[in-house]
Order: sequence, then C-alpha cells, then structure tokens
Amino acid sequence: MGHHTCCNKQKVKRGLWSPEEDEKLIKYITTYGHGCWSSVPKLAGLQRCGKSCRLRWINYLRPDLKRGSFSHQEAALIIELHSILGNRWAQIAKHLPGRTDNEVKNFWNSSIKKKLLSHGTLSDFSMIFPNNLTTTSPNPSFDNFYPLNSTPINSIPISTNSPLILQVDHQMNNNHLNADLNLNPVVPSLINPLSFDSISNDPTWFNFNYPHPQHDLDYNQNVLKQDNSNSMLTSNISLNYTNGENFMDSRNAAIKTHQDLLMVPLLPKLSEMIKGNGGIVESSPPAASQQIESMVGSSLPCTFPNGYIHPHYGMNGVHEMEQIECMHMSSFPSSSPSSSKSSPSSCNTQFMMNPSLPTSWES
DNA sequence: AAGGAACCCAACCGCCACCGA
DNA sequence: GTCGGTGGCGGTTGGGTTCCT
Repeated sequence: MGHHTCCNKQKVKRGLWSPEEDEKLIKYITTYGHGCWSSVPKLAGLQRCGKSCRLRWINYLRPDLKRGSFSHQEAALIIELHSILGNRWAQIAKHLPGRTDNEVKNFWNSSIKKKLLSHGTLSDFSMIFPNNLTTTSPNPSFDNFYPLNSTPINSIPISTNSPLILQVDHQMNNNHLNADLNLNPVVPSLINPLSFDSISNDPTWFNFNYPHPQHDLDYNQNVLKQDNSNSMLTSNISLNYTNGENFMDSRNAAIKTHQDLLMVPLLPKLSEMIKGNGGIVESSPPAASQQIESMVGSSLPCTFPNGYIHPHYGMNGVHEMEQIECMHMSSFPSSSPSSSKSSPSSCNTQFMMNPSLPTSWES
C-alpha cells in the first residue's frame, strides 16, 4: 500500500477536514513549522496521517494560496506550459504563484480540457487565442479569449519606471550582455508605448505586497538551484537591490527578486509560438516532448521589455525549462484577502499587470 | 419541484526519488 | 549496496453542489 508508516501506526481519520482540525494544523505549523510531516499529526493533536496533513497544508491552508477563479492570464499560461510540460502539474504550478499543482490539475481537467475538447483539438489555437479582437462576449471564453476592453497578453504594458527593469537594463547594458539587438525585432512592438505614462501614473499600477510565506524556503531553494546557470544574473540583481534602493535586504528577498525578474519577460504570444512551429500543434497532452523538440528549433524569444535578450536564452537551442522561464508572466498578484492577511512577511515587488484585464477565468 | 446528470474539487492512492543509517 | 522513512508527484475517486430536463 502507499500508506506511509505514520499512517499505519495509529488509527487515522480520513475524509474532509473539519474547521477544528484546520485550526489545529494552522496553529501548530505557524508556531513550530512542519518539520517532519510524519510527526506533525501527533504533535498537533490530530488523528491524521502526516501525509494528509502535508497535503491539507499545501493545498488548502497555506497562507499564500491564491483562492478563487483562475484569471485569463493564468489560464493562458497553464495552456502554454502544458503544451510544453504535459501533465507535470507541479512544474506548471511553480510558475503560477499562489496556485497548487492540485488546483492547476483540477482546473485543467475541469475547465480547460473540456473547452479544448469542445473545440476539437489544440490545432485550432486561433480559435482560442484570436488575433482579431473584434467581437465581444459577456462571458469570455476560449471563443473569445480576450474581451474587447482588455489588453491581450502580448501587449501587456510594462512600466518603464520599474526599478527592476531599469536595473536589468543597466546590468545588461554595461556588464554582461553582448546581446545582438538585431535578434529581437519583436519586443518593441509588443510594448504599448502609450501605456507607460498612464501606467506609471495609474493608481492601480501599484506595488503589490506579494506574500512571502514562511514556509517558502524549499521554493526558494529550488529557485536557487535553477539559478545555477544564471548565477551572475542573480547576484547582480541582489546587489543592485540591496545597495541601490535598500529595497530588500535578505538573501531570500534577492532570490525572490530574481523570481520576479524572471517574470518580467513577456509571455510569447501563443500564435507566434505556433507559427514558429510550422503553424501546427498536433494535440495537447502527449505532445510535450515532440513540441519541446520542435519548439526548440522554432526559437521562443525570451525578451526583456527594453529589447534585450536574456543572455542564457539563445534564440536557438534553448532548454525546455529555460523556455518556460521566459514565459513567466508577471500579472499574478495574490488578490485573495487570505493571502495578505496572514503573510508573515512580504516582498514589495512591482509586477507588470494590466488593471483592465478581467480578474477571473470564467467558465 | 424533483430527480438525474454534470461538474467541481478536496482528498486519497500508489508510485518514485532521495536520504540517512 | 540495501533498506526503511519520508517527501513529492500525478492519477483517480467520491461526495457535495449546481445545472438541466
């Protein structure tokens, strides 16, 4: 059986968690941390399996979880990531702050999959991501992914006042990049220049208090691991922030900053990816490896708003995960009240966002 | 209004990888 | 090298809710 030893030693309760159990678990973990999960139930006074406690915490009780409907951006990102990663939900969820693999998986199975199937196959992405936004729908769906009054993903405005972007610009300009600007004819057109001033003056273009969960160490460590290939980028950014603006002064904050930085590159428009792939995407779930292979050849430009190309993401031969790094979107602020109320600390980070975008993915 | 179908999603199951003894 | 313990992941289930007829 798949039960762990901790589940066999004692009689464990199964099924839905009661509010009292939740309270006990929250109280224990916020006080002591989870440590070894197998010991949590005993120490917390719960008749549960440690594995169950872990799952409950990760999928439901974590303070940084973003509850509620998926936004259109999140849905788009999930679709894109799924086209590359397949059913690796945990990997996909890592690119969606505040979302769990379970949530992403459920969302995919309940909403996206159904809609994709209802439209035949993924081969008809033009239907899903229409370029011509001339129609409106009261219920935006795959039929009309972006409502008329919203900004398509490929033109999400970016604040030029963002210290993040400026720092990157500076770093790349002066020190490390020999980026061939000619390689990136796309980016300038992706940024709506009219948006800059309006956004920088827009009260809704604010600094998010991005919840920085106490238990996010593992996550940060993962980011660190991923940073091995980008160490210079990470270190430079951390230095700039700590020295320049006293913006954040912890190591974790620097890591988080890098995480945020990686969210700066624009999400490549899916139709462009497909164009680069011969205009055809065969099918959704099993296509991962094939698509990776083909997409590598098709080049997925990883571009910064200033037009530079990430030094580690060449136009050809890019790694799968590196491609995904490029696809990070920055428009996922945690908007749930729960996420802001209980965060022990926060990372004050400016995200790109489009305030006019609808906030949820409507089914 | 009622019953069945469809949907949603929290939770469980089974497997695998990693780590330390 | 092996074995047990543990964390993590993806697939699946089951029960509650919503929708439809």
